[in-house]
Amino acid sequence: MRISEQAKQESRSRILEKAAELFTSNGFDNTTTRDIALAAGLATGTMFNYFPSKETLGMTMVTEALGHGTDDFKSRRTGEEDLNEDLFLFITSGLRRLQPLRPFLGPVLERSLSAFPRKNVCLEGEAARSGHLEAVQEIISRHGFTTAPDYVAMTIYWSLYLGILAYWTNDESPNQEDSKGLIDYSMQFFVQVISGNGANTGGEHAE
Amino acid sequence: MRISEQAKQESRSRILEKAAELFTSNGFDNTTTRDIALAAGLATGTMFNYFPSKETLGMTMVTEALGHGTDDFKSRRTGEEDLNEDLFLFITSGLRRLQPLRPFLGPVLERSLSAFPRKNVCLEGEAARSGHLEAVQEIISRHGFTTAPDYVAMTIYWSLYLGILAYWTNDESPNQEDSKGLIDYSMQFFVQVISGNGANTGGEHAE
DNA sequence: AATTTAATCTGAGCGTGCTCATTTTTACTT
DNA sequence: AAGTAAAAATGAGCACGCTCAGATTAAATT
Repeated sequence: MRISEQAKQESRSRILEKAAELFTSNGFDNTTTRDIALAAGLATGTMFNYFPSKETLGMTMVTEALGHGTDDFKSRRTGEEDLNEDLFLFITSGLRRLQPLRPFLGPVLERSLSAFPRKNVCLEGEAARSGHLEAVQEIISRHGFTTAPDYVAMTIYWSLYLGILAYWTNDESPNQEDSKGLIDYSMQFFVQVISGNGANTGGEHAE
Repeated sequence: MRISEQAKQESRSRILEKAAELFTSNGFDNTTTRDIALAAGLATGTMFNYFPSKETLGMTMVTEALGHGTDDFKSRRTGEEDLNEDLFLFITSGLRRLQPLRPFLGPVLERSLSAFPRKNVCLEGEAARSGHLEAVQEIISRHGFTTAPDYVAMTIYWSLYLGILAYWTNDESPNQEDSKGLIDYSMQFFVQVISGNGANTGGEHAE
């Protein structure tokens, strides 16, 4: 049993490893599950014993990367950050770990993180979303917000975060500077939303 | 030639009609292109002479509905609205026309409007996005904004709009009141973004 | 060791969206 | 009317993600 258990783990990580290589060189959509299984030395069907779908395979890599990002965030923060800075640091810590996956991230995130309702929900995607949102709530509460943000605020946050991910995935600017601007802007205004001073200042330039 | 041309138009609208019926009763993903072709009295391959993909078929309905929504908006606005109200009216006018498509809208919009980069871009989706954003820019300029919003602002707008669409598609509250709250909040937030108040432009988080 | 039971692997096969060589229909020319 | 070329329709077939009945291997039991 010891040996078999080990062999299973090796199969699992070999699948992840080869899949990442193929996704990177050929793209997510152009890599078939048959290709991955072949590269990992398994039959096609066997792969689906380890990962129930190609989408789950991709999201497993994403979830692992984001988990490391959260660890990085916790060790990098000084405790002196204001809320904007804390959220900025949290998001960029995740992106840094997602960097190696960037070439094939689009199709994966689009399918798994989208807020649109779906028939086949990807568990990894749901977990990533709720985990991220809980972390955000926790960060917010550390900054003295006693009442948790309502559904409107968190829906807006998730929309902004998805937009950031989509932009960053495509960002060709040096060192993804454009994305940093977008994150900074998005988070500053999100903080305004949850601070409750966003509801009355429209239309200064009107007419 | 006259008759044939007419027959083609009839085939086209019969496809759209039957597809909408099937999508509504069985869902988008559970309706096959073979089902649609059969219902329209055509061979499978023939359908693809009219619509190059199932996704395009769905987006054609969306685009048409949103076009009518824009017409409604133009005839409903009084000219007295402030920017928030104008944007709110624009969005809700579109949603009202999308209402009949709501049961099968999720998979269509997710694939076609997402900001994530894709291999096979759906032309209808691109047109819908750029058309919508141009309309928003036009509305903004009517309210005295001389310089067009930059990429950050419009990226944020599109993120918020997608979030609204996703939420609304799922909204079970009576008369979709929850969605209206989200739209109102989101647009107030967006107006703040383009008004440039409250946000110190970023860079201080650079590392 | 032999036998039984459970876990794991396998690849032929299914249902998709979509393609394309072929057939059929249409519109024009003589 | 007959002939011709272009346009439209056809459905067998492809590649894909994924399934599942049966084969293979490992573990537990006697």
